[in-house]
Amino acid sequence: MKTDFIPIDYDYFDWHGRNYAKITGRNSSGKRICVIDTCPVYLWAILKDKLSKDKINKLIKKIEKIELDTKGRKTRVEKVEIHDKNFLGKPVKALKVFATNYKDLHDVADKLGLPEIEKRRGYDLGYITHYIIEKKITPLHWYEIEGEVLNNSEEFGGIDAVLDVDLCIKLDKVKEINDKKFTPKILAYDIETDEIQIGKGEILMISLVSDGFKKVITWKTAHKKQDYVEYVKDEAELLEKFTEYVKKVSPDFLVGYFSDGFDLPYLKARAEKHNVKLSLGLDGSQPRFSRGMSITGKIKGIVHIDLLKFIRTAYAQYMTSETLSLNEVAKEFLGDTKKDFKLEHSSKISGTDWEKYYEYNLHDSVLTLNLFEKFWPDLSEFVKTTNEPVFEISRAGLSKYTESYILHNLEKYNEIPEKRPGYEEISKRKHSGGVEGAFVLEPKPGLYENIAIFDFTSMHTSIIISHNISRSTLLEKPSKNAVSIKTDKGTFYFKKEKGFFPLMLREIFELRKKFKKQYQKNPNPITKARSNAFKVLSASAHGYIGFFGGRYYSIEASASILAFVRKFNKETIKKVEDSGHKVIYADTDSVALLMNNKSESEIKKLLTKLNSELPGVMELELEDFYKRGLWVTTRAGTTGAKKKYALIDKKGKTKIRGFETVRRDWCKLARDMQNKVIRQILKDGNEKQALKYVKEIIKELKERKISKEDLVIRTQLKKPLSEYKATTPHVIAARKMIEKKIPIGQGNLIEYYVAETRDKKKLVRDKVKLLDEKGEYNKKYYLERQILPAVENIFQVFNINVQEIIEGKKQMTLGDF
DNA sequence: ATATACACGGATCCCCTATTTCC
DNA sequence: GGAAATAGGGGATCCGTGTA
Repeated sequence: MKTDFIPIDYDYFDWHGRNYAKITGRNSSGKRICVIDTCPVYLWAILKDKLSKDKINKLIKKIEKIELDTKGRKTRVEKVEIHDKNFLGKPVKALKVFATNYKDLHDVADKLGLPEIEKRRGYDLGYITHYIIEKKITPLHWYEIEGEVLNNSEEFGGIDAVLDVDLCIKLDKVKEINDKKFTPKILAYDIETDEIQIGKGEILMISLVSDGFKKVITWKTAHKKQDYVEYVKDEAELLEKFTEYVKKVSPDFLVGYFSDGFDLPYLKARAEKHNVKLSLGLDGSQPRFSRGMSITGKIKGIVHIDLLKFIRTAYAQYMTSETLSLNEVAKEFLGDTKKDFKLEHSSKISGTDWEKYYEYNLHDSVLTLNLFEKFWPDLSEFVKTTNEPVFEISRAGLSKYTESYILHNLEKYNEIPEKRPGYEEISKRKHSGGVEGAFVLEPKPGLYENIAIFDFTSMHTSIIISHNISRSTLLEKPSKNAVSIKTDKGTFYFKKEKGFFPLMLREIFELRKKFKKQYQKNPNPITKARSNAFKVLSASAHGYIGFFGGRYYSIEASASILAFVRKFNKETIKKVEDSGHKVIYADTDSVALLMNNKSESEIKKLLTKLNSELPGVMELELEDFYKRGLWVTTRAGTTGAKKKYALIDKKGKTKIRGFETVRRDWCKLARDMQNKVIRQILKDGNEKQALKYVKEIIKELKERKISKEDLVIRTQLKKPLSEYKATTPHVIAARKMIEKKIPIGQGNLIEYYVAETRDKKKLVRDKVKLLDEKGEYNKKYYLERQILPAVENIFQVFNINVQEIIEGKKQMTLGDF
C-alpha cells in the first residue's frame, strides 16, 4: 500500500519490549491514517581522552554484555559502535550504545558509570523526539509512505482493530514530498456550568462548532426551538452525546479556550461521577491529564489544543489586549466579541433567557474556532520550524522552541546532545545570581523637535553570531587569539573557531531575513507566520542561554552578550555625539538623537558610516524620524525618567511608551486624560490647551460627574491569595470577592474603586470597594493619586506646577499649618 | 521550573522619633 | 511625672506592569 501522508499526532507504545511510534495523520483525500514504525534506540558514552584501542575494545565487549531487568521488563545492550563525534564543539570518541527500550536507557546509563567513560548523553530526549530526529518523519510535512496495511492483524496485539482510523499502516518505506495544502479538521468546544470549581457543579450545556457543523447539547429546556440545540434527558446523556459527536466529526484538533484548565477536566470529572466513559481517543481511551503545575489534557489520536496557552507564549507580547480573555482576544484578532449575557446560576434562569444562554455558549465555540483558524498558520509554522509535534508546541514556552530547534539540528554539526539540567544543577544556576543587564541613558526631560532614532537589528542575536559566543565556544583560560570581553562576572574568552550554537543561530538569522523578504514580496498568513516563527526563534536565543532550565545554559555567555550590548550602545552614543548630534535617550539597542538642522539624507549618511564600523552581522538601522518627542522626570522629580517617553512622527502618529496611559493598573480616567494631554502637546506643542482640558476633568471629578466605570482600578492577582506578604488594595478586593463567593484565584484581574469613608482612614486598602458595592468615589484619592501623578511631570516640562494651579489645593496645604 | 535585565511608581511595612493620652 | 499609645516621617520592601 502506497499513499501520501501528513503526520499530525505522535504517540508510542511498547510491543514485545520494544518501542513503536504511532503517528496519526491524513492523506490528501482526507483519509485518517495511523502509521506504526520503529527506530533503533541508543545513548552516547563519551570516552575519556587517550584510551588505547585495546582498552576500548575490552570496554565494548563489557558493555555489550549489559542486561537489565528493571520494572518487570528485560532490556539488554544489543550493539555498540564507536564514532568520532563532537560534544560541545570538542571532538570526542564516543560509543553508540544500542538498547532495546528507550525507557530503560536511563538505567543503562547508570550501568555505564565506568572509569573509561567521561560522560553519558542522549538518553533524556523522550522517545518521540528521538524518533523524529532518527527517522526524520517530521510533523506537518508531506510524505509518500509505503507499507503493509494492518487489517484484523494479530500484530501489535490487534492494534488496528481498536483504532478508529481509515487505514493502519506498518511503515516500510518513506519519502519526503513537496509540501501541499493541508486543511485540518477542527472542532471547537465550550461548556457552561453552574460552579467554576472543577466538577463541583453540573454541566448545563456543551457547544460544538466545526466547518458546516454547529450544535449545542443541553438537558435544560427552552420554549422556542433553536435548530442547533439538541436536548437530552440528563447530564450523563449529555456527556455521551458529546463523545458521540466528537467521534462523528472526527477532528484532527479538538480546540478549547482555557480547556486544559477548565472544560476538559470538568468533563472528565462529571463523567467519572456519572460513571460514563468519555471515550474520545481514537483507541477509545479517555482523556489523560499531566500532573504538575499546569495541567494539560491529552486525547489519543486527536490533538487537544488549549488555544489560550499558545496565544500566551507566542502572541501575548505583541498584543494590545490587556487580558487574554476570550472576549478581548477575539476582539483584537477577529473584531468580534462574546454575546452579551449575564451569567447566573441556572436556577435563576428562566424561559427565553435559556435561548440566549445557548446562543452565548455557541458563540464562544464560534470564536474559538475562528481564532484557531487565525492562529493555525502560526502554530503550524512553529511546529515545522521546531520539528516537535503540535500538541507539545501549542503548550510550550519560548525555551522549548529554541531547544527543540537545537536538538533537531545537532546532526549537521555531528554533535552529541547535552543533557537536561537536574534539580541540583537548576538550583545552583538559580542561586548564581543575575548578570548585569543593558545600559539605559538617563534622558534630560523636555519637549524636543526633530528626532531620529537608530536601533540595532536583533542586537543580542547579532552579537552572539558576530562574536561567536556560546557555552561550547567559551574558553577556560585566557587566550590571545580569542574574543575577550569584560563582564561583571569576570573577563571571558571565546574561541575564534565558529561554534555550533552561533552557526545555528546564524542560519536562523539568515532564514529570518529570507522569510521576511518573502513575506514582504508575497504577504499572506503563511509567509507572515513563517517569518514570525523565525523572528521569535531568533529573538529568544539570548533569553534561552540565560534560562536556568536550558541544556545549553551559560551564565558566562549570557554575561558576555550583555557586556557587548552595553559596549555597543555606549560606543554608538559616543560616536553620534562626536558627529555633533545631541543624544537625548538610549535604551539597550536604541539611540535617540536630535537632527539639529540636518536633512534626513544627512542623518542616513551618518548611519551608513556607523554601520561601516560594526563587526560581523551587526547592523544599526533607522527606526524612524520623529517630529516631536517628550521626556519627563520621575515622580521624585530629581532625575529624567527612563523607559517613559512619547513621540509623534511626521504623519501625526504617536508612539507612547511606559507612561501611565499604557499601564492597565491605572484608572481609565487618568489614562485617557494623560493620553489626550500627551497627544495635544506632541501635535502642536500647545500645553496651554492641554492644561485647560485637565482643569475641566478636575472640575467634573469634583462635581462627581465622572462615571464610576472610568475610575475602576484593575490589578492582576499574580499569586495565590495566601502567599501575599503585603496586604495591598487588590488583595483586599480579592478577599471581598471570595467572601461574596465569587470564584477567583491566581491570574484573575481584580477590579475595585476607592470610595469615600466616614472615618478618617489612612490606608488606601481601607477604602477599597467592589464595583457593585454602594459608595461614592473618593475625590481626594482620584485627584491626588490618579489625576495629578498622571500629568504633573508632563506639565513640569513647561514649568507649570499643576498642583498649585488646582483650585483649593494650595489653600488646603497652607491651612494644614 | 518553563527566555533575560532594567525601570517606574504605588502601597504597605517597619523602624524611629515626637507628640498626645492616660493614670 | 512617667509610661503607654498614637501619629507621621522616611527608607526598605513588596507588588504589578511596563521597555528593551
